[in-house]
Amino acid sequence: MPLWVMEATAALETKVKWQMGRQPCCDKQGVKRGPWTAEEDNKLVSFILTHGRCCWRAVPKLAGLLRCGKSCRLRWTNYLRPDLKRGLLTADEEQLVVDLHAKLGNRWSKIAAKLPGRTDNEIKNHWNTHIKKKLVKMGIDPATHQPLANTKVASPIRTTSQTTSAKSSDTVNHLDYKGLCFEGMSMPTDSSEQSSRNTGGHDQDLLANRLLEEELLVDEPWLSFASSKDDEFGSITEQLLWDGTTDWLLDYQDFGMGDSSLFVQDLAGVTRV
DNA sequence: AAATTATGCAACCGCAGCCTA
DNA sequence: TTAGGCTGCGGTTGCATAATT
Repeated sequence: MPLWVMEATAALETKVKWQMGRQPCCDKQGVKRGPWTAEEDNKLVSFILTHGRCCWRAVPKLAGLLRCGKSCRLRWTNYLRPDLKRGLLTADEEQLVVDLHAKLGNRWSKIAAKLPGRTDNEIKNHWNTHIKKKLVKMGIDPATHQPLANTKVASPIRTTSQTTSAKSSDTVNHLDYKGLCFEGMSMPTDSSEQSSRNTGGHDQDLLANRLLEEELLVDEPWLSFASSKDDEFGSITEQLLWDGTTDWLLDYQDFGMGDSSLFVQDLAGVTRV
């Protein structure tokens, strides 16, 4: 057998062995799926608060979880992070989401980055289940933010800002709905109220633009760790937060309740010291 | 009260982009 | 330069609960 064939064969065998020995990202066998239990949450939180975020792939093994790394990351990001806000989006947040969506489209992570304490998944779900319907009701196409064809808008609350947006040279013809009221929001008929609301909407638009123009400067590692690639968070939480138990978190979050913003604020204060 | 339908949310899947060797 | 691994993103699914018949 020619030497080159032997060498090629050996190289191939090595590669095959290596590939065979490589663990797939998510080994379907022996990996638990579905809803997380409190015990699993506890393990994950304990691990991350103790060691910080490292490579997600290693987390399940090190934390003693029968989950894939992806699942752990998702659980932490969307549910266990202590800086998460709980509850429905506020009217202001909704408006901001709509504004940002008009500019960014379905880039939920980008939108979420502008709403501290909210996750992309949460915003995406809220958009699909609530905001979309509201916009359709108003006669606005949620995809294009343009008036729906052959649709009579329930309340023609076009505003001055629409005129402004009409002049916009954006590739997306942005329909401004600052004057449109979401359900649960008051619908003033008085022109002065109308204009004041428009002003508020304009401010909101300015805010959205401002947020888009310059990245939100978040000095608090606690708020920025989610998008950070370093492990600053880990050491910080270890030093400042970890007291050997996750009871505080379990109690605090009550796994569905509680206002974590207060916590973040408190923590932010602590980290500034 | 039971069955059916609608709704909302948590979780999963597959892909793309970035990083590294 | 390129191939492989890892992470994050966006779309989709499935389940639990609420509402309706």
